[in-house]
Amino acid sequence: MESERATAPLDVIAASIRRERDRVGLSLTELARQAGIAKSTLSQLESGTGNPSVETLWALGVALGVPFSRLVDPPRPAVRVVRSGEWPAVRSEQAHFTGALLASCPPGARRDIYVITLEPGSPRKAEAHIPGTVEHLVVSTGRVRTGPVGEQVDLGPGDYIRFPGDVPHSYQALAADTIAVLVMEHV
Amino acid sequence: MESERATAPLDVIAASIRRERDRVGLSLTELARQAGIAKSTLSQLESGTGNPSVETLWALGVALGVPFSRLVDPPRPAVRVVRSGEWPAVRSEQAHFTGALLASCPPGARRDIYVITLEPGSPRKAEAHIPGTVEHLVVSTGRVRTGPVGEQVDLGPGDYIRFPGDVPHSYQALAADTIAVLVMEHV
DNA sequence: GCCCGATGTTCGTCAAGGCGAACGTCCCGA
DNA sequence: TCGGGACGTTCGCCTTGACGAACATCGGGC
Repeated sequence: MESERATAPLDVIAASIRRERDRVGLSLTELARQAGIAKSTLSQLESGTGNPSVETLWALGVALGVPFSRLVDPPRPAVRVVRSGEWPAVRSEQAHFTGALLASCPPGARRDIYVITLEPGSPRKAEAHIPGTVEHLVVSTGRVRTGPVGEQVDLGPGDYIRFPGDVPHSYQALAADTIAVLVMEHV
Repeated sequence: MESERATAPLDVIAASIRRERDRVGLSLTELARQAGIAKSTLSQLESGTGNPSVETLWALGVALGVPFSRLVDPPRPAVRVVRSGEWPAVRSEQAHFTGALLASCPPGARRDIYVITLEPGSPRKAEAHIPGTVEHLVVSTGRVRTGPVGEQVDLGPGDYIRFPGDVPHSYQALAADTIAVLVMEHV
C-alpha cells in the first residue's frame, strides 16, 4: 500500500549517488569498499532498486565527501544578471517597501554569506572551486566587473549576478570603495 | 566493524524527529498515522533505536512538512551585528581585495536571496515566520532600522545583522533609496 | 588467441527494519 | 470509583535490506 509518493526519493538518490560517484571518479567496487558496504547493495541502489537505510546512505555520503543532503535532491546552476531596478515580480507588501527574490535556495545547498571589498587594480583571479559551487553577488557600492572568464559583466549598486563557481572566474573593482555581498553556494 | 561513525546520524535524526514533531504539535500516534508508518516504528526512531529507511524518513518529512534534509542535522540562531569595517578575520588574499565570512551556512538550511528597497516611512512590521527562520541583512545604500521588536538596530552601508525571523520584527528605512540584501534562512 | 584483472550485475542466505496487536500509563468525565 | 480514550512503549511475526559469492562482460598484455 506504499505505491508511489509525491516524488520518488529513491530515483533521486539513485541518480545522486551515480552522479557523485562519477564526480569523484571512483568505481562502484571501490566506492563500496571505501564506504564499507557490499557492492551488490550499491549496485542496487544506483539502479533505483532498494530502499537504503540511513546508515548506508550516511556511509556513502562520508565516502563521497558530501554532506548527505546532497544525495537527496539535485542542483542546477546557470548565469544570470539582474540589474538594479529590473528586479522581477516586485512584491510590494506595503508602501515604502519592495523586495524581490533573486535566488531561491536549492534543496540541500549550503550558502555562506560574505561581504567583500575591492579596490581598483588588476582582476582577482579565482580558480574553479569544487563542482556544484555557485556564486551570488549583489553590489552595494562602487562598480565590479566579474563573472566566469570570458563572460565578465559590469555591475553597479543593486545589481545582482549569479554564475557557476566551478569554473575560473574573476573579480575586479572599477571604482574605489567597492563593497559587495557574496553568497557562496556549495550545494 | 561498523562501530561509531563520525557523528552518529541516528541520534541526530532521533532528536530532529522529536523536535519537529513537537514543533508541529502532533502526537506520536497522530504523526505515525499521517506519515503512514507504524507508531511502533516511530517510537523506536525517536528513542534512537533503529535505522530508518529512506522511504520511512521521507514519509516523515512529508508529514512534518520539512524538506528531509532538516531531519538530518540541526540549527541554532542568535542575534549578531557586524559593522562595516569591523568584519572579522579579514582574509586579504590579494591586494585590492578583502572579504569576510559573515555567516557560515548551517547544514540543511535553505537560504533564499532577496534584495529589498525601502523608503522612509512607518516601519514595516513583519510577523513571526515559521520557527527556525533566520534573517540576514547587509545594507547596500541608505540606512535601516531593523531587528526583533525591542531590539532594533540602526545600520548603514556595509553593516550586517542577523536575527531570528521566528519572532516579530520590523524594517524601517532611515534614508531615501535604501537598498539591502536580505538572505532568508529557512533551515 | 589466451589469460588475467577489473568492472558491474545477479543470486541465495541471514539479520534487521517495519508492522500490528497488546500492554501499561495518565487524564478526564460520568 | 469506575470507565473510556489518547498517549507512548513493548512484543512476535514477516517482509526486506544488506551481505558475500558466483556470475557475465570488457580491455589490455604476453
